[in-house]
Amino acid sequence: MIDLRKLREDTDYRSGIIHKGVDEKTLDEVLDLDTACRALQAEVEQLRSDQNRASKDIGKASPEEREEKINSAAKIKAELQKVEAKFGEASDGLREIAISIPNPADPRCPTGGEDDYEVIEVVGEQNKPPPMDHAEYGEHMGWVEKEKAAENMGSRFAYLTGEAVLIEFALVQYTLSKLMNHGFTPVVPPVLVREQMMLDAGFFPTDRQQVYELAEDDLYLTGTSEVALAGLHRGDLLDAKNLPIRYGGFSSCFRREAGTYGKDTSGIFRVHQFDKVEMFSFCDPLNSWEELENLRNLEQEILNELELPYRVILVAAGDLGAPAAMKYDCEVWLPSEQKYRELTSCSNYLDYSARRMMTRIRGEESNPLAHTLNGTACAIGRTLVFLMEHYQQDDGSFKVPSVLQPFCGLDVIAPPE
RNA sequence: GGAGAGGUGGCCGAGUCUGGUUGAAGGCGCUUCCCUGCUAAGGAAGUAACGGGGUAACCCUCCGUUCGAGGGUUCGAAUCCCUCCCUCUCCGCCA
Repeated sequence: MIDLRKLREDTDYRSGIIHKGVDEKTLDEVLDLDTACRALQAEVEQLRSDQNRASKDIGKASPEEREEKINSAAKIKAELQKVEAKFGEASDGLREIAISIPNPADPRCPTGGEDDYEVIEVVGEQNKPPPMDHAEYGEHMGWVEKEKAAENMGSRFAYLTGEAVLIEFALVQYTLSKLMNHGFTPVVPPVLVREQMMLDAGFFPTDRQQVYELAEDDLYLTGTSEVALAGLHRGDLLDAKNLPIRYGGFSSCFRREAGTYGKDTSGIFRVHQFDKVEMFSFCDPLNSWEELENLRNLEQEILNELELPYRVILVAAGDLGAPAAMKYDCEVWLPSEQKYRELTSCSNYLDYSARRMMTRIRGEESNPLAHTLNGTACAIGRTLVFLMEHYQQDDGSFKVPSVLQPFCGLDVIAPPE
């Protein structure tokens, strides 16, 4: 949720929203509604004040005066109800538009859309395609079973089998232990949340079509543990000395992938269900940009240790999604496609999500909203895709990345007979 | 799933039957001050959040809202009615 007051008073805030591609007319419409709302609010409050006074007076009145006083108070009430109805309508209208307005983009974000990113850093070589692409290799190793999955669950589902499962758990262990060393508390969060949680975390209404809904129970399957992690401090007044509070969430993630028909259909690059270790940080507003760099460094450290070639890009304003003010993507080189493909990302939401959740920090004179940030530590399924291309050997065997060896007790895996 | 109990300020806890200066007793905690060689004990005062307006601005001031959430009754609701959410106890079921 954006800050309406800032939208009214701060021109940079306004231009940050326009930077994201929102029509100026929409903003003016919001401001007009806001002005009308506040006028009505003043009117309502004045009448309520009159009513309160009149009621208190009745309490003290003698039995003889009572009836007359009640009659005059009833008149105030009738008037109040009329104005209240108008106010309610106006503020509902305002909320509906305001909630769909994205968080302003930071001025450092490049202008434009998906293709207008800025490359920040490039690490490693753009190597040649391996003998098999990840989809073929997954089949070759007996690690990915998609046919049966298609029969049982439909397209974009897969069974992960054999050593791939051990590597998955090694990745989880490796990432979680790294995160714990950096002050993150590990969490296994619920993956089903209420609608309100989706709204508060900043995913609804914008990404509604991307999530699975359990209509019967009014619950939604989360596409990332970020949603549930955000809720860990809903309504809390945090102590500044405990900040930042960092969580490392492990969970399965569910995405409908609506609108991606025909994209990335082979292998497990893009599936409806995958596991992920996610970083989440509740942060003092003064340090949130520093914390974003911290998250990015961790992501890069993991890629460096897995010895994957990648680049870091600064995502353009129009491609940020509603809640992020700034976002880095780490894109790993996918040799079979001769392209960089997104593996991890991290973003600073500033107070956008905290405002809806009312997560604040106890201060001397006021209690400012916290800032929230999140980043991918390890998207396991997709990491497997990159490992399968970068670590397959000429003889068809798989060399386990050295940082993972202690976590799975394997070094070289031969293909099945 | 069946039966019951309950959700009040940072925390504990009155008030709900019998609606009216109750934003809410009391206690704990916390802050400031006094006392004290230091600490403890003791004494005094203060101590909710959010929103809107006033003000050059505010630690200033006015108003409103909030006793799990949302509706209703009433001139007036923490108190009465309805719906929902959550917690606890007992029974049943279960990884």
